[in-house]
Amino acid sequence: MGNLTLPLIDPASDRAVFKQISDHLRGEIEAGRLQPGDKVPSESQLIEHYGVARMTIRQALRELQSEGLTVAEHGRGVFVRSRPPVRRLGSDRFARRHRDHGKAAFIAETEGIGGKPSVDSIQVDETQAPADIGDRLSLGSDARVIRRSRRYLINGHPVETAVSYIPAEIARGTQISTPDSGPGGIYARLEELGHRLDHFDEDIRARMPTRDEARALKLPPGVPVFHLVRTAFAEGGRAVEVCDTVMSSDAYVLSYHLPAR
Amino acid sequence: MGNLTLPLIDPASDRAVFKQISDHLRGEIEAGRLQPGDKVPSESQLIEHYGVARMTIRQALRELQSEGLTVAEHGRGVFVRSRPPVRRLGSDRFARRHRDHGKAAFIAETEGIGGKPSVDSIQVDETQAPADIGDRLSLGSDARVIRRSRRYLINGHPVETAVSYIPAEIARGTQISTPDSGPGGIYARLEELGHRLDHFDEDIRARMPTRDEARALKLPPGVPVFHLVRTAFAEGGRAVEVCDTVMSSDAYVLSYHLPAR
DNA sequence: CAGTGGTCTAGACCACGCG
DNA sequence: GCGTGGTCTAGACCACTGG
Repeated sequence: MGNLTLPLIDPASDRAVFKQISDHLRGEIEAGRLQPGDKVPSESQLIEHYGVARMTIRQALRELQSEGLTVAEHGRGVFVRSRPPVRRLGSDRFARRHRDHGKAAFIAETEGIGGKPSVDSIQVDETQAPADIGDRLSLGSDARVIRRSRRYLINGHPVETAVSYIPAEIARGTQISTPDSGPGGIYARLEELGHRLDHFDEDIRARMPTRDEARALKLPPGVPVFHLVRTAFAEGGRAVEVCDTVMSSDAYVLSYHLPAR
Repeated sequence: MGNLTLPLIDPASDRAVFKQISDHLRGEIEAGRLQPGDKVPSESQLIEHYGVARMTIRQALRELQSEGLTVAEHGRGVFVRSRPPVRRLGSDRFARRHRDHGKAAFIAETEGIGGKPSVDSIQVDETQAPADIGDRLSLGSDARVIRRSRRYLINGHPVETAVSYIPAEIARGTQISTPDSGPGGIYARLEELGHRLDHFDEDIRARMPTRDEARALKLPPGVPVFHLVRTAFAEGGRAVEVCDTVMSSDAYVLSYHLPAR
């Protein structure tokens, strides 16, 4: 089992056996004797080392997995999790000066950290606004919206899903309701349509993913998501877009600038 | 088992039995037939209903727990999780006009949502700056800092731990290095000392809690944390404080305002 | 006390990966 | 084919909660 320093179970301790085992393994990871990408000893090796039943070992391993420290790969083994490149979302990512350069925010930022950006499953349709979205857009209960759904990937690995809602009255028949929103993205199009943007509000939650989200982002167990809802306001105060995004928490650091005023 | 509509296992399906069971229960929760606070059928009831072994039921229940949908209470049962009151952290929470009113941000905001705020385990000491903190404060490697640790509670339930670091050179011998930082908190004291605050930078991550964090915040399994690191800058650009906080993700929505500039 | 969930055992068969 | 993890069974004893 390599250079690991795994003690034996202390039968006198009142700490559960599986917790003692997960403590040992967690200690090896935190001490760096098990590095990201390293293989954790197999179940059979641990069974032999500790002299316990298989389910006890599995419970210890599940503990580590639910803490986001390891991933199990069927037929290969259990590995210490290695983090993908982290994308930093800065407060100024929607500044007009970036938009004017013609690249959508995601592409520019991802190239900036040396990753290969891509976008897939772009779907655009017109639909009834969900209630919470309608509220944020200050629309009536029967309002129609253009809905743009897409998924963002870095180096082929999905990191974020996003759904934008724009009042149909604004976007219908424009490039916003076509899959390719053009240079600078939909914010550039909104400004061309005369909706000069003034500010954005972002609400951020963190939670465990639903089953669908875990599938769409290929999330291993133990990785939470950021759920970010951004509302874009035009000068004059009208809400012109709501963007509902779900991001893999280990692909992102969100970064904000607050004036002391 | 009440009004629940729990189907039987489909033996023809290739979906694992325990996943079929957790799908059923998840459906009852999402449909609202199991409301927050409701008791999920007991293991023995589920064993009888589905005719499977206990470990299979337990695996299904663990699935729901790791998704943050339920909590198990030893000797009582498994319950649908009910959310505590959510505290919204707004962009303007450190605006000077609030500080001038003399209430620290946490107290004022919590009373605003009808909760009873409290703070405990306040510890203050002087220590060597950890490397990452020293970097953020632009201090040398042997720099000393005043460290202020505390835990915030709403209605007696812990929601956040915070550790502030202030260069010792600034804070030594002032009220900042005493447990009670006085009206308006340490930001008010820093300004009185001539460090007029200009802006704050916040970095936000989400992840599963460590064991220590889960204990300090009494987090049930399946609840991630926000890890927020805020740096306070004085006019002139000097970093005068770093605050490292860990927040229960289901007690908070973070809210930010971004100018379109 | 009865009922609940928490831990643990000692097996079984299966599906996946890799050589 | 062999070793890996994934699922499942059928028991056991324990600790906690509540009447």
